[in-house]
Amino acid sequence: MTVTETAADRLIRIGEVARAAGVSARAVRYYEQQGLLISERSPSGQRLYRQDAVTLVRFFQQMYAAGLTSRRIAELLPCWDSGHTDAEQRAMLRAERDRIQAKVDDLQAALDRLDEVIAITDSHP
Amino acid sequence: MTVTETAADRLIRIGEVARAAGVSARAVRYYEQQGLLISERSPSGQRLYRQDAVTLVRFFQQMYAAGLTSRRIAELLPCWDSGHTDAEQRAMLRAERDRIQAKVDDLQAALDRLDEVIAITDSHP
DNA sequence: CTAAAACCTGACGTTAACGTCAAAGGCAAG
DNA sequence: CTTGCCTTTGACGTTAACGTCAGGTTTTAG
Repeated sequence: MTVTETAADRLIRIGEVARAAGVSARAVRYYEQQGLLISERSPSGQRLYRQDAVTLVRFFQQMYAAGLTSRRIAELLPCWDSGHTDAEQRAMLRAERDRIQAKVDDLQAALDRLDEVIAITDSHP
Repeated sequence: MTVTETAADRLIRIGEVARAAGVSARAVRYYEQQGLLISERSPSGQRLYRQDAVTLVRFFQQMYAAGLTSRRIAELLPCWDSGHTDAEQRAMLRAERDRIQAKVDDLQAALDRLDEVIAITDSHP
């Protein structure tokens, strides 16, 4: 069907991925080393990524921010790609969900304590 | 007024503080080294803490969980002890509050993404 | 053609809150 | 007295996601 290259087929180099996703090139190489990204190589050896690598990197950042490790993300990636999961993956998904929820609760409690002090000190000119 | 020692005056050793607060003795020494705790010393050199050290340690754990560093906690401790703050401390309080709030939002977003996948995979037997 | 900008691999550096081990002293029970 | 648990200081180890530097190749702009 695609006789000529379409825009969706355009491969981009590491710098463009990094800029578009707001991370460093070093980070992108690290993700690839951790098995989170795959790339083709140009004849000279430069990494070439598909456009959706940018979306992926943003997703990794979100998961990192939520406390998941590279390993965990790699183990759960198939869940997003294929939409299919085995029992082990479902257990991991729920475990991470529960952990994050607990963390949200902890942060909320800390937030309340800070707000409490802020309220008190604001009433003390 | 206090002719004899009251229960509130009882000094406890590091192990009791650690157990009561659910941390290691190593952690308690670390907090003291960071200027978060003060202790008297027995004639033989053992640390002796006041009872409220347990409450303090629990508080430190909560702040650590919220992403504050030892340094920040030390800088803000007077706000709790005295209830008084200067401009710099009020700015730090608000900055930490905002940072934690942003983190809560990030976590919530990640939580939503996980729940999304969980919902999909649960409907795929 | 040439200089700047971007890329490569490899490898050591960073950070924070502890963990862990070593070697030794202290303290109550029996 | 000695067994056993607790404590001391000091110092090196851990972890994860990169930062940073070195030394060399490639691509691009003019």
